[in-house]
Amino acid sequence: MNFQERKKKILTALDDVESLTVFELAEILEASPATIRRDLGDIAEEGLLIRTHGGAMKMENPVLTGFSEKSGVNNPVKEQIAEKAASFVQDGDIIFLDCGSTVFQMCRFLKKKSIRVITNSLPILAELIDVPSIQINLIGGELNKARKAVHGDKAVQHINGYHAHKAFIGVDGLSTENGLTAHSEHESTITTAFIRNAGQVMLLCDASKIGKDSYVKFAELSAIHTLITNADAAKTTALQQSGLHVEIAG
Amino acid sequence: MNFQERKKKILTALDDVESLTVFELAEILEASPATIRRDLGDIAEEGLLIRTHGGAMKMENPVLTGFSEKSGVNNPVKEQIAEKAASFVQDGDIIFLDCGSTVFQMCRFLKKKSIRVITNSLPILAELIDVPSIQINLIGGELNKARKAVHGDKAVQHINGYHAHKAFIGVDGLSTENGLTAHSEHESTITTAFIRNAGQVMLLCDASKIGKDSYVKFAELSAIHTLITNADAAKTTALQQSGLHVEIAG
DNA sequence: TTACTTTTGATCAATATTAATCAATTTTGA
DNA sequence: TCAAAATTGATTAATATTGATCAAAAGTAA
Repeated sequence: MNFQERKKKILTALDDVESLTVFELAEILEASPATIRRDLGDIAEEGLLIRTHGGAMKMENPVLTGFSEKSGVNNPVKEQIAEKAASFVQDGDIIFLDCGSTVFQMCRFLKKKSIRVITNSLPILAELIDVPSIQINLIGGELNKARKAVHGDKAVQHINGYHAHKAFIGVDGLSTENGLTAHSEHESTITTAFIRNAGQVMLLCDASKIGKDSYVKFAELSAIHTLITNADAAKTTALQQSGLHVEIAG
Repeated sequence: MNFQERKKKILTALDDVESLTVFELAEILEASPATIRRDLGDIAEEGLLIRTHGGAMKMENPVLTGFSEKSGVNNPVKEQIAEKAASFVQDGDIIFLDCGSTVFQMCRFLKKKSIRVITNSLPILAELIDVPSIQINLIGGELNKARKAVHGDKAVQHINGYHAHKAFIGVDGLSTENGLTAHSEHESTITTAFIRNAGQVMLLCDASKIGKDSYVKFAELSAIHTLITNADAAKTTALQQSGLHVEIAG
């Protein structure tokens, strides 16, 4: 049995019971306590259960309190980009936050600011709801449970009702030929709405996506004011020659 | 039993009572007073209870990290009303769910239905997001962190964009003279919007609120189609004579 | 205030749990 | 196919938890 299978079984087992010991789980999964401990550590890091001394406890609301986005928490590149992006946010700003994992990483660098955040991302909502200095405006519409974000026409209408100083967005691909591209149309319509209604558009994009193209072409390069990336000069010169302002993180 | 479990039990115990002594807790948790003291010290440090000489006191506004709508979970009356209310929901229904604690209790009785839920309540969102048969439409707008719900003009506009088969709402006061009354205007505008856009309006209201009036008068009795309550005939006859259909829970 | 009782915090020993390490095995990728 | 990487389980040293004990501190009543 592999980690994913065990993870599923552990979480299922915790649906029924309040808590389980390492040894109980070892017996249920027919694995050694050492493996269970490693698993529990990993799953707890994802925020889907609470690690206790000797076992694990069920998480009351795993969906909103713990997230797959945390998977990127130990990605130093995304973290650097996020920190650089957050440095452009000033007290008093009204900002749009998109629902990508790099944008999500900005949260921890925003907690000391006095700002208003407009977002369609539930992880961001959960992360910032406890910060008194941040006002949250939640974008309404159909909930996409897999992405833990709100999408659809209604959401676009909602965004159109606001103007923000800055929008922080992500993409799946970025190139001089095709501009901004995304995997899914649902997300690209939201991102397009953010672009349309923001004074400044900041694109957070790690080196791996530069020069790559994805499925939906949704915006020109000129729509972006600043690209924040970890890519080196070699990769960004072409973009800069197209008039894009590039900020290197790290 | 480990610290996490004891912590949960201690806080749950303090939901019901104003304060508890170290020895009472030691007996409840089957742990030594020394352990309880250590626990209380740690929990107090987190700001979730107030340490007293000899025990601990409930904290009025604990900084809840999750969205669990604890109040009312062990309230059998609210549970009965919620179960009765949920029995009116059929597969295929589109329903509005208000952000009160009794309405929240409906969630556990809705999990087996195939429905679409439109709500402004984050606890309801958190509770239902994992249910595959339930589509969620989140109402957008300004987030009220204290109430863990979305309010404001934008939210009302959002609701006006939809029509639901049924709306399940709560009130703070209900009387033949003043109709429906609420503590705050923010909530009453949302409730009014639900009433306006629903085919049937179901009001969930325990006996304690019947005959009482609150601050904001926001709807006539005639706006309600069905009152679901635990009140006995003596209290409801006047309402029934005003043409209200009453369902008794329990 | 003073004498008395209760509660607390510190320390300690017993026990349980964990993290780190390593060898064996399986999986992955060339 | 083979070599490299990842996963697993066993071992062991390090760490955490617990309850008991007791002196110090806090509360109580005269």
